Amino acid sequence: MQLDLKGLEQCTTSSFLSSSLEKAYILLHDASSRKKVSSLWENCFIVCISYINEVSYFEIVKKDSSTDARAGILKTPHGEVRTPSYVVVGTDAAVRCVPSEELPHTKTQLIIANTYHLWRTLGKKLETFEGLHKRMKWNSPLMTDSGGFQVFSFGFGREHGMGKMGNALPVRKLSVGTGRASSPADEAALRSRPARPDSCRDTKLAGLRELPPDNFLAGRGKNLVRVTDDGVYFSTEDGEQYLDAELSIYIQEKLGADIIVAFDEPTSPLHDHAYTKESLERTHRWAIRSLKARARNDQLMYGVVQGGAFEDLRKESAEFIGKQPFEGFAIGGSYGESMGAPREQMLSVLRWSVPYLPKEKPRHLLGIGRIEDVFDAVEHGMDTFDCVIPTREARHGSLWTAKGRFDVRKGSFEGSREPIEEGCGCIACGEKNITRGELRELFKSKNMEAGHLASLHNVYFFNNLLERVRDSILEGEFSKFRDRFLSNIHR
RNA sequence: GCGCAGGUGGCAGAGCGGUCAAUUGCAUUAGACUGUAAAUCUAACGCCCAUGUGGCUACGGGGGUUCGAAUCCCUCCCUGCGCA
Repeated sequence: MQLDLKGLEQCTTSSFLSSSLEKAYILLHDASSRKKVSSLWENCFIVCISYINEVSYFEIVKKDSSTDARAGILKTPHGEVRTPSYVVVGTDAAVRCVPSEELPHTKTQLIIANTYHLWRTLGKKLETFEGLHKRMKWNSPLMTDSGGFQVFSFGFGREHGMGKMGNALPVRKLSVGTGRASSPADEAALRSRPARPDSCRDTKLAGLRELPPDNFLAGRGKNLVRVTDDGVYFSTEDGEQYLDAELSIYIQEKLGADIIVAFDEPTSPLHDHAYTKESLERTHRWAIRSLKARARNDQLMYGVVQGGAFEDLRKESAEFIGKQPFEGFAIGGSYGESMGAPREQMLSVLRWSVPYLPKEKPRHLLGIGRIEDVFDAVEHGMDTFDCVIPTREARHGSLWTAKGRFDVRKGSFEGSREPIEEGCGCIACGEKNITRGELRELFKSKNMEAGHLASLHNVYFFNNLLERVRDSILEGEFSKFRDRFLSNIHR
């Protein structure tokens, strides 16, 4: 393959962008020539590749005729993901309660781990980290979230008890969620504080060490996050830890997942328009910075749409983010009922945002994943969605079936000889042939096996559901399948 | 038989003169969980009306002291341990 690298290097970035897309495309897909390219240019190429209309890493196989649902194939260095697909959450580089060798039996295709938590636990070890795939013994597609969600969950979300037991709602008087500021004056003072010491900027993992189990979280309700335009300060037992777009991307590159996410600040439907707009503009600046911070070219980066519960802001955000050279797009700040938003709000968010996202690129819905939500998301053109529900609720005794969810710990299941779900192909139902009565006993005796079996079932259930959704799209029967499935769910 | 220690709500176990319908844990019941502060959390848990700084019955049985007893005294019953 003949390539005029010299010529490329002489042109300016803007002319390069406009005139050399094809060459860039070739370069990116030719390993031997890629090595010849300096890292400076490499960044540039990554920007270029995303402008190319023909997206090579995502193929839409079939579009639904009556909805925006689509079935596709997402290609990553560690294999393909057939979409729509559930993304199983493995925050700390492990799917809780499910050993990695059992994951293949759960139909899991893609796992998402968390930048913030791994940054905190690994600390300086990140410099020589062997990569998530190796660590997790998972040689299939992986994704990392940017840590942006923790900006919300440790900050505003924590302060207002959102998404947790639903106990702090409703919130009437809102602060703007900028950390410990208790008045506008305080807030201004906090924002004007220097972003971070330069030493921290130089050594990206400065100040980090391996941590004992987190105790700094003890106590509830305190906002542990201070957001500045530059980045975010997390209050930890080691003092404040600074995270920003550059560091998040740096960490995500060290972690080495196949898909990474731009650093963002989620807002809540409880935030007012003014703050949501301010935050959204910050998220947009962070998105650009995330793109510029890239040093690897073998990861897909998703930009995140925010905008809270406001139509104009969602559109503004989707339009802005949608134009950026990301390989995929995520919609963030979508909330279920527990986040203080009616269910319809999530639908609105999708309706407002999705039309502005490039059709040919993959779309991810962050943090959403109950049955009805999944159908809604697919119907509105989303390809992947991660959610904690299958694993968390499994550990808490809630089992998902096609007839709805039930709490296996209830007394009514004592001695029950019924399987978790008739005909289910998961290890718990199939190979181990566990009954509801046995599972209840395990939960009651606090046997670790309880969470394990329940997780195996729930993870399988959602992956299997999405497989059936995918098949229904391929067969042109999506709406029919959706209606039939939803009508069988008992409340 | 004597000595010692005990008998408290489904269980375990606090309380040892008023603020005790009684701490706490377990159990039970109900609810929650949506980019994992979570194998977790919240609530109810004597009975009755259910509006309450509401009524009633309760800390082995009976009796007593006291304005007032789960708490002090007497007595009976029961349990455990030790000694005969």
